[in-house]
Amino acid sequence: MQQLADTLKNKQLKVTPQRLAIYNILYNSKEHPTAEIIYQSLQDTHPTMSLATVYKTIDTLKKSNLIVELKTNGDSYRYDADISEHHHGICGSCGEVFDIFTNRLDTLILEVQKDTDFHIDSHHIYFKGTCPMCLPNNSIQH
Amino acid sequence: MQQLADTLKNKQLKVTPQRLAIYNILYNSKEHPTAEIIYQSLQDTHPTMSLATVYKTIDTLKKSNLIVELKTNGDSYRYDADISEHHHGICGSCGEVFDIFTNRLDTLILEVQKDTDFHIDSHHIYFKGTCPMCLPNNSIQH
DNA sequence: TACTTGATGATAACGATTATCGAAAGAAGG
DNA sequence: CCTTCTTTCGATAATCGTTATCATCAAGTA
Repeated sequence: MQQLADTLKNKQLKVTPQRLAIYNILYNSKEHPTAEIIYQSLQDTHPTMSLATVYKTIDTLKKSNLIVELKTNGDSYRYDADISEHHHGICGSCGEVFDIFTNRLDTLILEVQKDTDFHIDSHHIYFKGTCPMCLPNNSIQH
Repeated sequence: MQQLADTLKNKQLKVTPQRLAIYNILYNSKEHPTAEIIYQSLQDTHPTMSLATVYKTIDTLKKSNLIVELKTNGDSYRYDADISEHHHGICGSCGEVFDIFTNRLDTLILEVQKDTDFHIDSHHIYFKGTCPMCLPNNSIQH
């Protein structure tokens, strides 16, 4: 928690209880929660937390590159405080979002640059399919 | 136009003027338009076209895999009737969405499968950066 | 203590998409 | 051509995630 506070400070951000709580949830979760889920998770410990604060804090963290916004299948954005190079798999069965770590794409992205006039700064890669938990149940693939 | 009508028929879809008009716009456009833009484009030739019809037709075409939905930067989805294997670049300067054709990723996706328990059916790859038109103006990259 | 600035909380506003439902248009069979 | 049946269309209301507004609060400073 102190480590997270330091990270915020290093980004010139005021360390408020709300920011720390939201960043902490994102940092210690593999669920890639939505703003609404973060809000719900904080009801116990921070009952006065406003949903607007969640959105504003997310925006702040996003602009400081402490979290990444994921455009997945659902109606809402999801967020990820793991900013290391990795990709995401979206399970068509349960809807969960999973981290996919691979180094096979890293150098190749540079290669793709050779095929286009577009100047590439970053990339967002989503895989759709079935997660390991749902695979046994869903033998039928769409 | 007749070709598009046949494509709709082959997908067991009724060929209505509205569907043909919307599919035609998507098919003959490289702009990856939003529903609203499609609606605006049709005001001249189909003044009675309803925005709801645009959305419903998009949904129909989507379910028949005749178009692909793109989650880009803006507030709205964009759509692409080019269903061949290609990717998209989103220009951070002008906001346009560009096609990026490359075959460098094709086999690699299969390789990625080896690194994860997630069963991959499809992938969506977005590149963010600066388009050729904006590059000269924007020497400063974010 | 007063002043300044930025963050928070409550809520209204916004905007893209979806749902609803009566009317219109096709398709199928006489 | 006429029914009948089904699907699609158009107009509009409803939904819902996100943003904007604004008064209040908290932290830092003189």
